[in-house]
Amino acid sequence: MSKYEPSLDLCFSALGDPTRRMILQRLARGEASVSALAAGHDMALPSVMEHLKKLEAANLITSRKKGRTRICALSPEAFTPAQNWLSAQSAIWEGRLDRFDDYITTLMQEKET
Amino acid sequence: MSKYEPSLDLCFSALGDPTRRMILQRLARGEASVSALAAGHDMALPSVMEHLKKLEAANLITSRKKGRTRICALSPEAFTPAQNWLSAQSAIWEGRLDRFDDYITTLMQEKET
DNA sequence: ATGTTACTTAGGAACATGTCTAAGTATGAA
DNA sequence: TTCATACTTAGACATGTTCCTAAGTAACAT
Repeated sequence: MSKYEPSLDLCFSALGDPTRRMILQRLARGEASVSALAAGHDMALPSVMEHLKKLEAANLITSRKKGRTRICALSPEAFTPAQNWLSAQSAIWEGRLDRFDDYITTLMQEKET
Repeated sequence: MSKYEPSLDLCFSALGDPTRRMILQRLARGEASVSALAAGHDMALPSVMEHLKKLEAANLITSRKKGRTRICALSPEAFTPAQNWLSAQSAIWEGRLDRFDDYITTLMQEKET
């Protein structure tokens, strides 16, 4: 069974902030500079930088310096670990329902005999 | 395009803590009492309660009182909003790649003529 | 060489989070 | 009724988070 993955802490926590989700949404459409990302976020630039730092720490984005501007990009495989964790739990849950169905079936068969 | 959903703040933030993920993992296998959930978490009961409170606030679990014990259960549809958000972003990203492919194709065609 | 642009760093205020201990309250058992 | 169990509430405390302003630094543009 899935053991403790610290990377998921960073990933899910990063996703827990609306500003950061908006940034990711923007980056899903393509690369953008820090100031492009900051535009429309009624927030000081250093605050946006903090969010970018968290997203990068969570491996959700990458960034590179091009001259004096920093270009940010979504990590292609960004969401996979989170999606995998979620579907693993769903799978366990489904399994549980199946076992419940089996149990009911067994009860009904026992009643018939 | 998906607007701001405060429920995702609670959901993803709740998922960002390892103790809470472990609790969810446990509940995916079936209901459990508070003390059953607390067992094996080297943590005082009130601390576990706090985690349960967050999970319930995020609609990831439900709980009911049975005598003096509280039974917690995973919400069946627990992960859907989070999964939907993640796949929506992936979809946008895939779309972007398609458009990039189109762009490259266009460049190559232009070069041929 | 100088000014402007685009970040970056530093430091701090306000509030949220994760944990604890100690002291309840409600139920069940004897 | 009295004791044990299973939470529950209250309060404290250290840390973490999210924002800010002010003061850098590096790369262009002129």
